[in-house]
Amino acid sequence: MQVPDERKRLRIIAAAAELFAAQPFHKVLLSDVAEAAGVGKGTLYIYFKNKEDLYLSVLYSGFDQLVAELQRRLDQDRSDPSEYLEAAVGEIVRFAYRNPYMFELMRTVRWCDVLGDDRWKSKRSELKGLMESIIRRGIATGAFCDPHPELTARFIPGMVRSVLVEEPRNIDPQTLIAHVLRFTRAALTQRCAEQDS
Amino acid sequence: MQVPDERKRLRIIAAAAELFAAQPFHKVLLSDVAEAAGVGKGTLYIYFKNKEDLYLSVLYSGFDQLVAELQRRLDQDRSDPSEYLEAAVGEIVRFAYRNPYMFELMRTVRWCDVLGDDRWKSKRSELKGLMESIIRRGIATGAFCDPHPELTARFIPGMVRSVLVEEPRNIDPQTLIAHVLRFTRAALTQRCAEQDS
Amino acid sequence: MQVPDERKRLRIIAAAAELFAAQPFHKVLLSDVAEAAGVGKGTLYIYFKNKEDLYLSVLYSGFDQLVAELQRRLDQDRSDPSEYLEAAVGEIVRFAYRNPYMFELMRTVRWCDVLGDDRWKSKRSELKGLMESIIRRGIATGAFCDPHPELTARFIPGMVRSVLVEEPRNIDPQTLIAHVLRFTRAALTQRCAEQDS
Amino acid sequence: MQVPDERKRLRIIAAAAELFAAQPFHKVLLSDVAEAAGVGKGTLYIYFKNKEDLYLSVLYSGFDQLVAELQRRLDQDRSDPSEYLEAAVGEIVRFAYRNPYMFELMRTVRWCDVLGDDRWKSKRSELKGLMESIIRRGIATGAFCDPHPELTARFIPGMVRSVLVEEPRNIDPQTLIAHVLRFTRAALTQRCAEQDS
DNA sequence: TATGAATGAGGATTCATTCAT
DNA sequence: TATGAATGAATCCTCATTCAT
Repeated sequence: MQVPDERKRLRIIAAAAELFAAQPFHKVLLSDVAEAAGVGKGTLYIYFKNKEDLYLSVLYSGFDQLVAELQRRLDQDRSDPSEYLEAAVGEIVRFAYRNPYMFELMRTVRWCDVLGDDRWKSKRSELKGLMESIIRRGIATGAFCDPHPELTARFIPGMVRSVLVEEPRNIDPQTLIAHVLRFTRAALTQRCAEQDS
Repeated sequence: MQVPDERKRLRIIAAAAELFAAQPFHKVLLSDVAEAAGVGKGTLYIYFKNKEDLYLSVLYSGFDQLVAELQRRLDQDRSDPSEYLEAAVGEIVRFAYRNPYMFELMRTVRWCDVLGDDRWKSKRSELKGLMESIIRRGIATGAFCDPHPELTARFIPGMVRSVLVEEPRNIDPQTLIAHVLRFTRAALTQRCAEQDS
Repeated sequence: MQVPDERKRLRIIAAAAELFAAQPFHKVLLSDVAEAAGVGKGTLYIYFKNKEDLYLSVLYSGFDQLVAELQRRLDQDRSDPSEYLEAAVGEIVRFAYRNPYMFELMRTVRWCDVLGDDRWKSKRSELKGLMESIIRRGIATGAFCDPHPELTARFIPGMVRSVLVEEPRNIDPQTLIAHVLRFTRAALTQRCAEQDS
Repeated sequence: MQVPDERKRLRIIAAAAELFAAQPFHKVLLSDVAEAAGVGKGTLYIYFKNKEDLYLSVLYSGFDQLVAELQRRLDQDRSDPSEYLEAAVGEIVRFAYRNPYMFELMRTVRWCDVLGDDRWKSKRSELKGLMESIIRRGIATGAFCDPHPELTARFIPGMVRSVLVEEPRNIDPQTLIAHVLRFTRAALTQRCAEQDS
């Protein structure tokens, strides 16, 4: 599989993302994907091994984007862990609102879909690692206190996800950001002594 | 749909739940479901309209169970909203660990899958309503403070879900319960004045 | 793959034989085979693994028939090896004229078609073994003399085949039988001393 | 079709012959042919009309070679019809051993493959005519006697073919030549009075 | 009610062929 | 002339669904 035109590959991914987000896998026809991408059906097979590979590639592309955007945002120097946190939550929510198709797809990944695909493990742990490092940095500076940063790292995108299950999305992103931050800050600034029943 | 043998219907649902949780919809063969349930392929069509109806029935059956278990637990009289909360979180986590297949299925519902099915709206709002009422009760007694109980009601199962994406499940349920409660209590017992940027 | 109706299996084989003999493999559509056999397309896959398996099954069925007919004919007690030979040649030629489709198929088998299919080796060697045993019996009685019965066993069907390449078949079977016998008898009754340049 | 580079055309034919002999027509990919010939896929269409034309061209090229080699051999003056015969059989067998791919291809031609192609009739009759003329010359000189030279002309390559169906080829060419000659001479030197039932 | 053999609509995939370069 | 990326017609095969028993 040669990849002579990266531009075309991205066009296909974008078209597929929209379709895969709007319908279950088995209702998405490759002929529709091809048409939406403005390429021939056979062209899909130049860039992707098969339908499942296309689906997974779309998925990974989404995680790549999100992680890249988060990373870019966090690379701006910030001394305050709380500001880091706010930036991260804001980035995730904005990504979700800007890429509703992609986010719906990412939200509903099932481990059985990605079982056996090596790309998955790294993508997933990249995102988790990013969030976790923010929390750990806060703990190191004494700003945060958290007995289980690895769980907290999951909770944050998990809260965003939980709200975006609803269709149509009648919650305003600012409110969502504020509420997630309210939860997270309250928990992270609690004194550790108080924690765990 | 009143059917002759409710026992058989449940056997089919249980078999289907396991298969639907372990593989994407399009890889689950009705012949496998029939075999796993110990019935003939044609029998499935006596109890369910078609494959999608079976899938949704499995899903709704899961929500029914969870809601029923929650309801039963909360019907025990408790004066303290905080105890209610603890009971609810405990129930959700225990359900997830007792019914991993079903929970995986419920975790990954996509709105496009249930679009147009009336049962969905009621199931979903039952669960959400249950959680929300607990919070509102706490607000009414002055124990809790929450500017967006409808978001919080989603956050709680959302946090549980976010952790159970991982396979294998190497987090112990007690830790998960404690951490979710830590988050929720911290946020709900914060004074409202502090909230929202 | 269950085989509940052997009758149907044979109907499919017969229909497929005609089509496979009249067109190259890749021009035979399974939908045509299904229609010709009076069954649904899916039914083919109950009885045969795939298109190639159907093709090979047709082929083997042909060899089975020919060997069975030869065997039946030779089971009639004959003391004279020459009569055995005549019977065998007659049977082969008559088979070829009675089953032109099947014979065309058998005539054009290529070893690459059957490579890796275990059924092939046994079928092929059955036919060869039958012919060879006739010759060896003649040698044993002193009626025949042949330095290479294993080659002669191939020559006989080979001569028949060589003539039936032509389309249309304007050679009368009796003439063909007589000419093959003329060749074979002349060679086999030659004194061995004369043989080999 | 006069083409610019006859050398390239022959490279393609040689590459295609090997592939067509090793696999059934529908499993031979033109991209494989192109790669094996060291040319681009589009180049094939400069030299051949389409896949089938390439296949037939390969086939006819084989017949052309064999006929040309036979003709060259027979053009050497020989008075003895028996020597002619020996030369022809030797030439055919040696060709088969020298060009196993091509011979396998020629061996398995099916009339449905060449139906409607005018080149076929002439090729086929050239070879047949050559063999037949040898026999008729022998009859004219009184050395041979044959009631059906047109059948005998087919039998000779037919016997060679019948042995080479086997894979791997464990028969030594000298033995094959000797045995074919043994058959042919025995039949042709029989007195005609004895022939035909 | 229960079954599973039969069906055929539907869709993924292949690959001969084209054509812009 | 030579190429190989792009194409989409063509077709194998799957599997949800039906229905005679």
